[in-house]
Formats: sequence, C-alpha cells, structure tokens
Amino acid sequence: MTGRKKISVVSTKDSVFASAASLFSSHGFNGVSTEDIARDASVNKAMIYYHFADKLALYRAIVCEGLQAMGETVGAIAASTQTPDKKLDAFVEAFVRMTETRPWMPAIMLREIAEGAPRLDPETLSHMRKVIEHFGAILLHGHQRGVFRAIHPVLAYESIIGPIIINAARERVANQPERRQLDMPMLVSITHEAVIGHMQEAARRMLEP
Amino acid sequence: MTGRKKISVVSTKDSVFASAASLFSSHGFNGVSTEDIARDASVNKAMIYYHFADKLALYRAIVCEGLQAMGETVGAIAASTQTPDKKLDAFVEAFVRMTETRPWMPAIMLREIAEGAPRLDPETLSHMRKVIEHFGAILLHGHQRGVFRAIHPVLAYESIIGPIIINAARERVANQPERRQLDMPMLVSITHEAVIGHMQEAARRMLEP
DNA sequence: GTCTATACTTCGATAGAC
DNA sequence: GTCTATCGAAGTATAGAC
Repeated sequence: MTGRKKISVVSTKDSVFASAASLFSSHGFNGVSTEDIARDASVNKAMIYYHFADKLALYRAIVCEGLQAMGETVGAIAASTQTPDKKLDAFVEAFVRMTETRPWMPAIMLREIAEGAPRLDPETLSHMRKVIEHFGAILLHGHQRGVFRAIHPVLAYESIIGPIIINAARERVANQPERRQLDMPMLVSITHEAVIGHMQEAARRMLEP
Repeated sequence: MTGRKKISVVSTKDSVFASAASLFSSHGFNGVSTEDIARDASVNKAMIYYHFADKLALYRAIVCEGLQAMGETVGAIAASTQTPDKKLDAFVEAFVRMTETRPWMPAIMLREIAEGAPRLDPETLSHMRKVIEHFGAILLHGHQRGVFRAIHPVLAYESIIGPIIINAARERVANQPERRQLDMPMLVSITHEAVIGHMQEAARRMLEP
C-alpha cells in the first residue's frame, strides 16, 4: 500500500488501451492516428510510446488479448463433459458474449479477415488457430457420437461465427446516434438473446445428420 | 474508326479502376496511396485525378458498380417465377459468382460493415438496400407459400451472405503465394461448388418450417 | 510518469508544360 | 491525354526538460 500515486481508478495504460481498441474498431489500423488515441484517452501522445513500443505493438496487444480470451473460453467448452449439442450451444453463446465484453473485437476481426491478418504476430495467430481447433474438436465429438453430420470444419466455423460477428459489427455502428437518421434495414436493433437463439437453432439444423 | 490513339485493349481509366479495386480490397481505403495505385496500374499518378475527382470518388465508383450489379441480379431472381426454394438456391449461387466476377468485393464489403459505410454516397447505399429488400421479398414469398418459417430477415440475410463473403475473403489471401508458408486451418482451399452446395443446404435447413 | 517541441516521412492534390 | 515538379497537410516517433 505504499506509494499510491494515482486517485483515478484506471491507469493511463488502460486508458490508452481502451481508447485505441474503440478507435481501431471503428476506423481500422490505418484510419487512426496516435494523436486520435491520445486525445480520446485524455493522455499525452508521448505516453503511448512510454507504455507501448509503437502503434503496431499497441494494436497487437489489443487483438492478442481478445483472441487469447476466446481461445481459452472455447477450449474450456471443448474440454467439458457436456453433450456435443450443449457444447455447440455454449460455443454460440460464448461468441455472442464476447461481442458484449469486448465490443471492439467483431469489427477488428472482420478487417483482419479482409486483409489476411498480415499484422498479427505468431503468438496472436496461434490463439486464433486454437479457437478453430477447439471448435473442430466439438464437431468431431458430435460426429463420432453420430449426432452431427460430416461437414467441412472451416465452412461450419465460418457459418456460425460469420453471422455473429457481422451482426455485432453492424449493430455497433447502427447504435451510433449520428447514424440514426438513415432508416436502413441494416440499422435495426436485434437483442443478443435473439441472436443467440437464432444461431443456436441455425447451427443445430446445419449439423443435423 | 477515325483517330484510334491506343493499341492497348484497356483504357487507362480501366487500368486505374482495376488496380484500385484490387489494392483497396487487400489493404483498405486508408492502406492504399494514390502512388500505389498509379504504380500498380503502370500509369502516372496525375492520371488518376484526370479520370476521377479524387481518391474517394475512385473508391466510391468501385463499390457502387459492384453493389449495383448485385442489386440487379438479386432483383431479377426475386422477380422471377421460380419457386421460393429455387430462388433461394439462385440467391446463394449469385452471391458466390459475384466473388468470382468481382473478387475485390468481399473484403471491401467486410470493411464497410466494420466501419458502418461512412464513406458511401446515397446512390451506393440505395443499391445496398435494394439487395436486402429483394432478399426480403424472396423470404416473404416463401413464408406466404408456407415453405419458409418466420424468421428475422436481417438475421437470415447475414446468416447466408456472411459465411460466403468471409470465406471468399479468407480464400483470396490464402491463395497468395507468400502466405502459403504458415499452415493454418484458415488457409485451406475450398472449391466454389462446395461453398455453393454447403450454403444452399444450410439456407434450406435454416428456413425449413 | 508526464509534457513540449520538433525531426522526419508520407500522402493527397494541383499547377503547368507538352 | 500525359508527365514533372512541387506545395501543404498529416502522421510516426523521439529527444529532452520537468
């Protein structure tokens, strides 16, 4: 308890991380300047370079943290003793919950897919791979039990996480006040419970033998 | 036949368009400079500004052309006299064919979703809206005939086009020679026929009453 | 840990000759 | 239609005082 320097509950490093995550999510890596981040975090620009090696290291830290968490969550589901159907439901719900706890991730993931993840370091790529591998294990478990049909694991993976992250990214910008003017079908709001229910049902139907 | 100035089959304007489409697709609007485009098109940088008002106008022309074509294709399917099931199959196939005829579109669409399309002009947005509306008409047709269950049209739309464009974007970078080294599950190649078959089946199962 | 000032680079865009 | 040269703005990063 000695030497408490700050009253504020969040450190500058956390402020930078939070602002950068939000801005990178909205505008992409190249659409955000270090000045934008400093302004949003109410922090001096030089502080970014005190806490992170450079802009790229900051970006990587954000993506790595998110994918690591996803890898652990999906790994726990795959390793559990539930039935394949329950695992599938849990996988869908976990992905939707991730869009709540880390709302910056969906848009970032979409951009990484679009670009082929050229910026990600090996550690982050390994977390990304683990998510797919654990999902594949769930698929295999169900197939061996005869409750899932044979299916290409990558197509199945994309068919489940694709709609979830696209819907989350779409809804995130739809909820921005300045966009409320345009009444587009793309701007409707859908509850997360509805998304979970829809995707669990769609996934179950897709995998039924 | 008077005054033919050029031997080359493609005009400079088309070269600029093609190079810009490919580069924007790979690196995003902010990830590409006008110099990059000029170099790739083997054209002087000033020529870009002769044919297009500015970088943004060039980008918009590319997105607008692609979405207009999609809107017309889906509109024709919705207006046809086929059964709802056949329309659904045709919709899936049309989307996959679009990823072949305009391979730059999937990644661009993913980024536009991630950003909430802040760069698109009203005309382009209207083409985008038409695609969804025509898809919604197919859904309604099937529901009225009792062959599709009630379902949120936006969720259904995202559930079909999401996996298609994500798979196309993923495969596009997977096929780049310099990425072949990393053996990731994300780098497998899947034939378009397999994608069409999978998504037609998944869509049919999703919409079955 | 925090801030100011600045060096260095890249990029979008245009003027003007041919 | 094509090209060279260049201006001005914006962005990354660091040096160094406090």
